[in-house]
Amino acid sequence: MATIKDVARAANVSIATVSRVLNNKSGFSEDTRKAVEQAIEELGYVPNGVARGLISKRTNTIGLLVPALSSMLVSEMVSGIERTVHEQGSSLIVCHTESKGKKTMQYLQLLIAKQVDGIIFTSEVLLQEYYQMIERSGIPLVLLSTESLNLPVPSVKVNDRLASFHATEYMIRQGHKKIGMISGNRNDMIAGVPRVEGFRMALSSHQIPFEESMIVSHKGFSYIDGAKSFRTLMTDHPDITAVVAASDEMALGMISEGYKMGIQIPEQVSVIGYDNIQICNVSIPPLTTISQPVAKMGEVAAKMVLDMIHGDEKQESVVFPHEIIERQSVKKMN
Amino acid sequence: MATIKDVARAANVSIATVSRVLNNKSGFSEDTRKAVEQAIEELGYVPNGVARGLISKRTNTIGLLVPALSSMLVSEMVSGIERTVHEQGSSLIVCHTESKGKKTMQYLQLLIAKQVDGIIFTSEVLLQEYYQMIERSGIPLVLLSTESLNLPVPSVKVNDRLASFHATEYMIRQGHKKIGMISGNRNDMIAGVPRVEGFRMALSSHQIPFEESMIVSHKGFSYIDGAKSFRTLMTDHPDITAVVAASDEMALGMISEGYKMGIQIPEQVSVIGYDNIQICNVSIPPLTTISQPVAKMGEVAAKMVLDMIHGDEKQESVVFPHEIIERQSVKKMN
DNA sequence: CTGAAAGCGCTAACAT
DNA sequence: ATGTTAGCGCTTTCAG
Repeated sequence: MATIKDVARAANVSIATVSRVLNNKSGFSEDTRKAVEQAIEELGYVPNGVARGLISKRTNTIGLLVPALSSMLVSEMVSGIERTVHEQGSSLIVCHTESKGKKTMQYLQLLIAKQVDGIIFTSEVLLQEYYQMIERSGIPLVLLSTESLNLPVPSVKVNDRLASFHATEYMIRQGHKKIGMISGNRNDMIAGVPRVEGFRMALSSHQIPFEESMIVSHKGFSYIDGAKSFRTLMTDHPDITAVVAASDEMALGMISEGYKMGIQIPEQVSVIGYDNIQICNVSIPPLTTISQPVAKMGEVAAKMVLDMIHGDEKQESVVFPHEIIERQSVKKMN
Repeated sequence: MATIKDVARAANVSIATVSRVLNNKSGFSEDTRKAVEQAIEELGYVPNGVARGLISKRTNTIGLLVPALSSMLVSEMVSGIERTVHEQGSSLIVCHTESKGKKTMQYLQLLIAKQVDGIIFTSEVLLQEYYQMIERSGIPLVLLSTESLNLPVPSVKVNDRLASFHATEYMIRQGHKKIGMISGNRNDMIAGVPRVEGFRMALSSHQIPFEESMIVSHKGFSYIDGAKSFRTLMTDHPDITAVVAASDEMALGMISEGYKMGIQIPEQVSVIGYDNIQICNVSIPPLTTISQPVAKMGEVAAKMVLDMIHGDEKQESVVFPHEIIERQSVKKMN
């Protein structure tokens, strides 16, 4: 692979001059520019970004940590981030933190070693341990779809508790009184706890009686979790007419399971999802859901790290508004 | 951020010695090791991979070029690649080539500048222009879900034409005689042309009459393309009893559109998809489809580049076997 | 067992 | 307008 030296030799100039035309710094005649550009062309020379990075302390790379949650949701989020990052001339290293144990620390170490300019940390609790490591490296950090109550890290997210509250209230407004929830992982501090809380608060603020067993949880937020949870829920509470699901995938799994159980949706049981992933439009029935503008959020998070990298250290956290997208999975009871 | 110098100073040794214990090269006493390790610990030192890369000519990074085709399919493929790459101690830079024009050349330039150790090129035709650029850089290249007839580049893929042939034959074996195809983008040399060819060959080898208008194509392979194509197809050929779809997403779109049009699937019209994305299991009805083991293919492609990087320049192309996954979207007619 | 010094490819003063 | 030189943080001879 050709280096700057080769170009310099071919163009009969010094490497400094080559560097100058490369970076468009002033200080060379039109003739030398041509000579250099021709040499570059002929040699197929591409500047070595690694060498540049060593000097400039910029790699034009940002690191992304995402759990392997719901593949569809994540992929929309990632695409928003990736697009934005590329538009700004950087690239993205994606790290899926599958088993949420040591893996994350390893990836952090990797990203720091790679000298990424910024890190976006998604959908998981930012442990003290993680924060210290990043803090120490001095790499700008943004939280996406998660937040830290005690650490000074800017975040981009929606208000999950409020969204879940609204979803439940929506069911109530449609006249439903027997409402269950399939809640994903209830111990998940990000997508679990707040959504369950919002659900309970909506019921109690409307004085709707409620039993603990009307919230069914499972390991995750996937189709299969939704399907299983729904079966459990309907076995224990066959009189339920509406279900609040903690994710669209769960809602879809529930619809599928309902189909197998001979339960018509929404005729017999209504359901509202969470996330507004693309497929909601074309599911049968189309899914009413809480819209979380993930692609947009990814974009904003990316812009935030980029801004921090460019010197705007202080970024305000932003809470995105959620929205109820009415489609056809909820039956009006009144 | 601490450098090797800081560590050396703190441990009262030279940077050469620090480097030695870092890389576990022999030539230091147990005492110095301890001193160095303690200094590293205290300073939170992480070796600078950029500086290392400059010397070693290895960045432990591989670049991936994927079109923003079908998000679900791609995400499964990417996850297979990413897992494998990480297992081998490298990381992945993902580049989605949206508008298939200049963008690809830009990304190539980017990846070369970043000195990636290898490149995986996915699902698109490898233009001469691309090849030359990569060839010149000397970076190992593997093709995934695509191939080059004239260029010496190893590839990982299934036989699309044969798979489509089998899908169509499967419909015929179930007793269908009026079979249409919704073909995605017919000009796509990778996922378009071969699948249409396989379809035609199956029909003609079973002497089933066929009209050009029974193949409906659109821009892409998405839900919406499937929905639109199906509507066109049924308008022109209301007597069709089976449809071969060029992707699962299209098949799903078709099912959805059928629902709106009052066409029961599979009672009135059967459908077979292509790709076996996760959602096929839980669609209504569950989708019979051609399984293309994308995650596995991604894994193998990743292993291939990694092997090439480690010196095994000559890699054999591999054709993965496809498989028909029988679910419930095809009705038996005989 | 350990240190000094060269150099990876490039940029940025500093000279001329 | 152009060349020379000193590093960026690290690995790797080569001395000792």
